[in-house]
Parts: sequence; structure tokens; C-alpha cells
Amino acid sequence: MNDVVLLGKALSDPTRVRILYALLQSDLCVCEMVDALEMGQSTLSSHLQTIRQAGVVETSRRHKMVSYALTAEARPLIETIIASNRSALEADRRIARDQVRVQERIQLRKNDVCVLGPGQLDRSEDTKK
Amino acid sequence: MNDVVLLGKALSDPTRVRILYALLQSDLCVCEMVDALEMGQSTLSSHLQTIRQAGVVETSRRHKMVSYALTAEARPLIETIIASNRSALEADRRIARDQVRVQERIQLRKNDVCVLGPGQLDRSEDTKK
DNA sequence: ATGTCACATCATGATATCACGATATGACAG
DNA sequence: CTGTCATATCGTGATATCATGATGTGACAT
Repeated sequence: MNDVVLLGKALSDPTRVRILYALLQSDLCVCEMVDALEMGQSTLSSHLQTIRQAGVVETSRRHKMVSYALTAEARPLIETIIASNRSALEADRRIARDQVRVQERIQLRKNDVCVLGPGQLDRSEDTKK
Repeated sequence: MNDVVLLGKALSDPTRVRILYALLQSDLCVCEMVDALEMGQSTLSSHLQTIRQAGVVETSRRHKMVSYALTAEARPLIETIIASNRSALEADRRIARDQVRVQERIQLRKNDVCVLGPGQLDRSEDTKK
């Protein structure tokens, strides 16, 4: 029961769906997500705790960075749920933008490892244009 | 995006999970759910609107009663999510009790149709004993 | 057309969740 | 053992969600 409710909470906020969609592309450390998803570090961190409590993601430390990844148990279910709404998600401008920025940020890795810390990508001031 | 968030909201509350689990057993009208799940009619109704907005359930009228059913599109996904947590759900005492009471309430139908209105089952005062 | 009854919606107060800035933690470097 | 830096947690005010009782609505019977 509670597991289902926690999974629901993990999915019930647009910011968290963005995070999960990004993690479907690649494992990411917090600083990479801060840059790619353009949200405050504390905001991001608290959402990460929420989806971690749901057992959807797990963490691993590498030097100073903490990397987040979908858990092996949750990944298939998340993929199924996302897949059943793929078209709606791909049509979302915010999601599309996230995808691009995640790729940009991953390009800055050395040997597939994030070494740079936050603040590496342009934080374009307004998305209105 | 928003579809996923709405699905998440549908799953993110224990009361709604109980409702969905009950509807997995059988289509049910509101008065049957009021009796079986032992919750206030207005409380139930507002949760039903929440999961309806998510496209998870749909309604049909029969005489005075409104019957709720999982939609054909959402049912497989809900079954998958529930199935991946079946053991935890079956272990939940509230869910187990709901299952029994749903069956009891369904027994009161005539020709597989609810004809009785709410208040047909004992609303046992405390579950503490 | 009027009353009845199942269901929906509204109003309200209590609680939870959100974003954000400030502060704490903890692993590593020097 | 001290400073630094990535991340976590805390504090706060704004907003959303919850349960509940009161009221509204709409389909049917008479």
C-alpha cells in the first residue's frame, strides 16, 4: 500500500517527473542536474529525497559528488509508465529543453565522470524568447 | 507530462489506492463504495473526481446510481503498478478488509446491478478490536 | 411539476507540500 | 586539523490537499 503511495508521490509533481525523465537518459550527479534542469540546489535536493524514499532512485558517492540512478527494481516500472505517455512527454517543451541540456552537461565529463561542480552551463535568464 | 503527474496524483493517496484496488475487483457504484470502504460520501466523491481527471476511471449512469470503472486505457497500467506491489498490498489490513466488504456489498445486487442505495452494510464503529 | 434519493460541489479549518535562501554536514585536499 | 566545496537539511511564507458537514443538482417515480 504505502509503496504504491510513495511511487505515486514520486510521480505527482512536474519537477519530479522532469528529474525522472532525465535520469532515464543517464545517471546524473546533483551538480549536473542543477545545471541541466535549471533549478535551485535545495529544491532539487528535496525532490531527490522524495523519490529516494519511494525506492525509485539510489545514490553513490564519487569524490565530492553524489550520483543518482534509477534503482534496478524501479526502472522497468518507471519506463513502462513513461512509455505509456511518451508522446505527451516528448511534446513538452520543458522536457525537450531538459534533454538537450542534460546532453550538454554530460559532454563536460572526463572519462564519463562529472568533475566540475555546479554552475557550468549558461543559466539563460528567460525562456520566454 | 501532465498526464504522468495526474496519474501520480491518482496513486499518491492511500484512500485513492484503496478505491483503485476495489475497482480492480469490480466496477462499483458510489453507494457500494461508500458502504464497502466506509468513508464519507463527499470524501469519496472528491477522490473519485481526482482519479477521473487522471483518466483512470470513467462513469456510467444506471437509474439513480453512478457506476465507476477503470478505463480500458488505464487498466493495464494500473494492473502493472499494483501487481509490482501485490504482496505489500495484500498484507495491508485495510485493503484486506475492503476486499471482503466489497464482496459482501456485491452480494446485495439484483441481476448484477446495485439497486439499494447507501447504508446497506454494518458500519462497524471501531476497527480497534 | 414535485418529491425523493444518489451523487456532486462548496465552504471551512487542519495539515502537507512547494520554492527558496540560509545554514549544516561530511569527504577530501593541503 | 582546517578549509573548501558538493550536497543535505532547516526555516519560512505561500499554496495545495485533506476530511467533513452543508448545500446544490439531476434523473426518476408518482
